[in-house]
Amino acid sequence: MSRPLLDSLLTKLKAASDLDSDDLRAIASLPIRTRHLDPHEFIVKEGDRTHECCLIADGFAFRSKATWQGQTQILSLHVPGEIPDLHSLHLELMDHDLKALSRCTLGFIPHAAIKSLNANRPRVAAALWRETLVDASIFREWMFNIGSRVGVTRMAHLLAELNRRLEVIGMAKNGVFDLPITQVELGECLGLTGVHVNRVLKQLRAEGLVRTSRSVFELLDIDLMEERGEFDPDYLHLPAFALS
Amino acid sequence: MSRPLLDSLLTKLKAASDLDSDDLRAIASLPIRTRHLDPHEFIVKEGDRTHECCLIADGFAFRSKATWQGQTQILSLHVPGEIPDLHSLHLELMDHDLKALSRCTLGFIPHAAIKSLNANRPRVAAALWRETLVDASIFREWMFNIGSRVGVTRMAHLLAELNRRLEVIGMAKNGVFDLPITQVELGECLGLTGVHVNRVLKQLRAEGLVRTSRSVFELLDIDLMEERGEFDPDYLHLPAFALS
DNA sequence: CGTGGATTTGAGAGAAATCAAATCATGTGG
DNA sequence: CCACATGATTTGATTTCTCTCAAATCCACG
Repeated sequence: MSRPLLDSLLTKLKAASDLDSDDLRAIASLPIRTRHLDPHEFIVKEGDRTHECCLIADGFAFRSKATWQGQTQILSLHVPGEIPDLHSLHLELMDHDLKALSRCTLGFIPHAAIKSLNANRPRVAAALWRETLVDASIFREWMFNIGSRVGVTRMAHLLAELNRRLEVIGMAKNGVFDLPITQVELGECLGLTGVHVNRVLKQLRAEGLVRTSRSVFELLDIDLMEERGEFDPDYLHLPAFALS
Repeated sequence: MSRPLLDSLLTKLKAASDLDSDDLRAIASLPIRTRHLDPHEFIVKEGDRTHECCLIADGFAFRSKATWQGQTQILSLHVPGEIPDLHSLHLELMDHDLKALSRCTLGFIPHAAIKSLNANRPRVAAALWRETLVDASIFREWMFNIGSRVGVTRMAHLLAELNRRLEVIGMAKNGVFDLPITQVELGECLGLTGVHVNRVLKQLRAEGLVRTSRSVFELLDIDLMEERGEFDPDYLHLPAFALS
């Protein structure tokens, strides 16, 4: 009766919000349909009206929008334990795309099930609401990052953020994490071109802050990298125990 | 027993979510403390832990962050009927500043009152949750705007958005609205310098799209301005009747 | 009528984009 | 196991967009 699909979500919710064992049990018994996706497969498209939310059990996903000329902006990166389209519960229309970044395993949960859970268990509703608020906080920080920092700093900030977020779920250790993302995609996160991302990474490498090989990133001095990116983890709203 | 302070909020919630008259009555009887603020007065500071939310009854407010070097990014502009710090209900720590843009009238509502309302009335909770989701959607669009469009387009997009948002609350008519914001502040919204904002506005004026005088903006051709800014209102998630 | 904030304009510097080509994998099929 | 095709990374040269610095003008207000 264990449901590994939901484990990462349960751990996270329990750490951030106060839920009793009935609440947790109720979440754990939500109906879930599992699906495997290939890199860059669409999960949901802009303009869609969905009737379920997707929980990332394994792998990475991202949200994005494209300009009329086809330039794309990545709005967020999502890691296991997150529900990147939780907002669809209350917003009818998708205002952006959601795609798999890497090969990944997703659990789809019907809106109806979550809604009835919310109606009966205000604490669960509050915990899920909180997740969407953390999301929004990260959007704000990304906007801030893109709007007011130069390329090198921007990249340092992103790497520092990813390191922290992956660390709390055990997917980064000592500044080392594996994220299958191309330089062009990094550019789409940061409002930079792929070419410029390359130069910016070269700069950070030259400063001795990072090593990259294939899809693994190795922050050689986490504190320095965070400093370089003017990174302050407050906006991630991590539970106290997860802070250095 | 009429409470004009809450009218704009009630109108908005009723239009977007389905609430019965008991729900509306319950909201209408929330305890509120009224306060008047001068332009640029702080409402809440980054790092604060608050115990109430603020409803804008009159005037404008904005949220912002500043880099370590003092560059500031405006994250959002808020108009009457909005609750710019509703997120504080579930996120302990403010991760940004909230300030008055113009002289304004605010209603402060204790967290405790909203929380008990949410616990007893799931529909009200959902309606408020939805408000924070629309907020997040606007953050995404701003990030997109800043990250992937050039200055002129970016400005056109912002003007088109403000026109729509003000129109639905009756504060813009035929493309004309009064917003007491400086060019430097517009720049802080868009990730541009004040000087560049001036040039970009000059360009839009030259294209015959806008006239400005003092704090009033006059969009001379709304459709063309929206086109110029690649503006599509979907992300505002306005109720159907508010769409052109 | 003077003062200070906001807007406007100019000139030059800097950051990032664009265009183009070379190099470096990685994975496939012979 | 090598040859080749494909996609990603790297580098160079040039252009474009935006910033910075500076000064002038405009305007509301006391």
